[in-house]
Amino acid sequence: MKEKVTIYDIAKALNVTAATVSRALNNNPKISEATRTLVLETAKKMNYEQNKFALALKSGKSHNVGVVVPFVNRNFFSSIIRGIEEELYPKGYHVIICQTHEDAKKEEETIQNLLNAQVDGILMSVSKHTQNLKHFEKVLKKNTPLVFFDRVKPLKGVSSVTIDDFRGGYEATEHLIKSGYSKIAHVTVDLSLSIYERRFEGYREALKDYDLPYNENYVVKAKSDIDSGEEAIKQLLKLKEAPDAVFSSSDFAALGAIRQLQSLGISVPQDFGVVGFSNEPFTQFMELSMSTVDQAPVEMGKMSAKVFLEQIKDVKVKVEKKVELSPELIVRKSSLK
Amino acid sequence: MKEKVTIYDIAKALNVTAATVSRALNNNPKISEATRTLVLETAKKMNYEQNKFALALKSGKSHNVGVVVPFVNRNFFSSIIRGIEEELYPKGYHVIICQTHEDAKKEEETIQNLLNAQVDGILMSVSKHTQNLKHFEKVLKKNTPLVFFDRVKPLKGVSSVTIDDFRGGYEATEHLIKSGYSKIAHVTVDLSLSIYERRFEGYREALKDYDLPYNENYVVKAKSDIDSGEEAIKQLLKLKEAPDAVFSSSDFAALGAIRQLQSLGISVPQDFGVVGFSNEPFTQFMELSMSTVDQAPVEMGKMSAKVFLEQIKDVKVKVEKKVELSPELIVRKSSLK
DNA sequence: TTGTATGCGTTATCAG
DNA sequence: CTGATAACGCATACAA
Repeated sequence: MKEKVTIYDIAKALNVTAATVSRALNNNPKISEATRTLVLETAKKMNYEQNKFALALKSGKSHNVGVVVPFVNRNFFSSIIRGIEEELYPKGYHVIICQTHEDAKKEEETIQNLLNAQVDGILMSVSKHTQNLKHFEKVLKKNTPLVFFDRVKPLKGVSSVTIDDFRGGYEATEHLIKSGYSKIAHVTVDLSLSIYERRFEGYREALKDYDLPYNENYVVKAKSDIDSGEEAIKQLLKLKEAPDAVFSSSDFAALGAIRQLQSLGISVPQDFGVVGFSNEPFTQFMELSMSTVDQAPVEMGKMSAKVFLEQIKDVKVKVEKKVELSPELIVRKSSLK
Repeated sequence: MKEKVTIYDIAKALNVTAATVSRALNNNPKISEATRTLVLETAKKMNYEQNKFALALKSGKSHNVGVVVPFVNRNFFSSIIRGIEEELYPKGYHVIICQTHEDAKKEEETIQNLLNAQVDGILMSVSKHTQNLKHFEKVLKKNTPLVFFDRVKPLKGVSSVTIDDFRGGYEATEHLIKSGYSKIAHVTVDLSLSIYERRFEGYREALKDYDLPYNENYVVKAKSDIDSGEEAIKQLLKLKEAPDAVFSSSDFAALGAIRQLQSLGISVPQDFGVVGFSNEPFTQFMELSMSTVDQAPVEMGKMSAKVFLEQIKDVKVKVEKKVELSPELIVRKSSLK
């Protein structure tokens, strides 16, 4: 049994040259139907498999795309990856996964690495701490398609896929207002990331549209975890005029808020409404299920992949496509009096 | 600016041959320290990057490993992937992700694809519906290291990393017994997968060791989802002598069970104890937090990667390593009277 | 220590 | 329509 069968082997078997075999295999028009079928048959018979490296070496295309996220085992990101994979796999692309651990240094290193591995494109969500954008310029200089999803940096020539975070924030807040809450606070995460900034803006706009006063003290910065949400709610309840609802840019912080409220005997949703953001799986599994905003991550992944595929079609034409998907407010128990 | 700088470019700049440059870059001993440093310097200066494809074509090694799982956006699997990635990335390997959607056909296709892409190894958890094992033999015949994690098939020459599911089942059941429950049922998932089979065996062994009768009617087959868990508990409660506790091989089914019990006015854990399996994130976020068995997925991923790395060291020596990690029983509210 | 020559498997160009 | 040959970028056996 041969270790590897190449086009030479099959050429030899057929008394033709490797070039002919290659042509037959690639549906090159300059070949007779007879030899084509003959080649195809014997190729199958001999278990021929194309060597991707030779092809890649020749063409410069690897048919690999790099996907860079902070962590793969976060539902939001793994769902995006799922979407990307499902879209790209049928087109013959493989998805190479890298994690940054929210570390800007590691992000740079990873990008360099992916470039080095000659991926055909990079799809990514930037790390929370990324300030310097030099490594992205390297990508662009190399003409490697770059697509940002969700966490975006402003960069010429880079396409992006996001959800309308403004609308998400607006609708979440509006929903609380319509549910009868009137003193609505906001727990934000990291305003240096535009996603959180825009959710905050949506919150303010909704207040304005419904003639509710905007109160600076009602806006608290937290981290995206339970403890931080507990802290935030404590701080809010200390205010002279405490709020009666909160829109949190993070589901985890919202969970912390609910727990803290309940432990203080404040009942949700009767006395206090809560809406989170992200539609993390746990939000629907809680007994007091949590209202939240769904970001359609699988869809976002698929769309990112599609944008990449478009971009790769005409490498000459530099498209800078900005796709904005719609968020979906999901009303559950935590915000219905 | 040059598009791509090769060892030829840097050779020309230094008036040496490409071979010399190659040697310098690869720390080949047969070269003078002087030229080596010179080459290294100018290489850096010229922004030289090794072409992986040329290397791969020459060596036959891609420095890519394929990871195949049913779905990437399931916490258990994405956590394993995280572990694999963290272990392999520093060694210069990239992780290529593929999903089977629990489809045996797609699994075969994926394996073939990965083989075709000449990955240096395949790490995977088999699909629920995989019966035919021919595609794995192809992998072995090609001498590509194959490592199974969690969901394993019996196959000569294949290493595997699992947790001690027997012990997990045993300890979960034992814990229920010690908590004062005596009529303990079991919700299983798919006994054709050895992981579920072994959890079931652990359950029976625990009953035996504590002199509790084994009752066939107490064992119900369900799917790994909430609805199915609800159905299972309904069935169990119809029995003449209904159980007072259940060990479920699935967290999701366990959640369904708890919901059903609560909606029937049976209070958990006072009247009925529940232990799940997997330590899905939601189990700790529920108000009535759920006892479960942690499978240490990140650790499992890391271990799988390590086994692969060992295997790749001596490709001549065919090791068949079976690593079994310890599960950890996590006691929460749902099983403490 | 360095240079020369060759092969890895394909595809593309140019003749025939 | 098909054959011969070069080229992709690198590593290595062999020669010097």
